[in-house]
Amino acid sequence: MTAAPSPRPTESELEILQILWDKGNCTVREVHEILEKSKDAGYTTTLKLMQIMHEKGLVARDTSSKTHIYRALVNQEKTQQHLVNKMIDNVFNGSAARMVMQALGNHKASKDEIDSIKKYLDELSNQ
Amino acid sequence: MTAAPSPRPTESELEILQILWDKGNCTVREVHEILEKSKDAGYTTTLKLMQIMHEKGLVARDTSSKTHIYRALVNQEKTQQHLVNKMIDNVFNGSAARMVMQALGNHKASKDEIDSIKKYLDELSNQ
DNA sequence: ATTTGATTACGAAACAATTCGTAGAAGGAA
DNA sequence: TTCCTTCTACGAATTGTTTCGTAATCAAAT
Repeated sequence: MTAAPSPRPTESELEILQILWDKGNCTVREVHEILEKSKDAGYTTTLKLMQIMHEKGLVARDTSSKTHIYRALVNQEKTQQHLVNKMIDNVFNGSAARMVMQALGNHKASKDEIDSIKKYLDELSNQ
Repeated sequence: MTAAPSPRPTESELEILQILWDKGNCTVREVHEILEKSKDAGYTTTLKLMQIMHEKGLVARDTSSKTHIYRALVNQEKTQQHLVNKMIDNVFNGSAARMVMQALGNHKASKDEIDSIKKYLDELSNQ
């Protein structure tokens, strides 16, 4: 039994994972074209990153044809969980509540979102 | 007019900022002794980090006596805000609500905390 | 005055993340 | 086949972060 890959992607790796989580299977070029919209980097940079991610076990790839196809190997929710917990410890001294309030207090969340969070909290309380 | 220091502390710098935010004024030794409890690094490492933070404008220091006294220059809430927003974008595709639910869904928050969040959300909605 | 202990300053090593140039392989078009 | 484009592989440069050894300075104690 091999250990599960520990979800510690770097920032650049995270950008790529976002795309893979969203799209499923992707070629390097597909990922790169999306990345280019928000970022300014060369194609071989994206390629190299994805190759490193493969070495680390963050992604799998199908090399049966010339153009390789990549997909995420790490779980989106687990990765998010891990990063959020780290931030709660690192930045908010372990207080999830303080982080939540900070996150919501800055008009990032719409009224609809706030309502859905309230509903969610009610369900949490009733358990 | 000089630009405000942009709040982009590294992880190690954040550990030190936490202490400074909590304690106010500190010597390197004080910071180091607290750091040692959770981390394993030499005194000169802590010193060097704090010197770099000074160069970056993250902290101020009083050098009038031999033992320098440091204090945080960046604002705690602004820094938290900045990091949380970055995480929302980077990790949760811009959805604050998804991050909040992820943060609360994993037993990090106690019942009391959840209640206080609900109260907070009610205030937000009533504006 | 000398020693001792604590402090800062400095530089360099070790490591990690990011970027990209270049070369070579593969495949399709002419 | 030859040419052109696209792709992967590889290695190296660059930059940023973390770590710590060593030397110099200072002050207090002897």
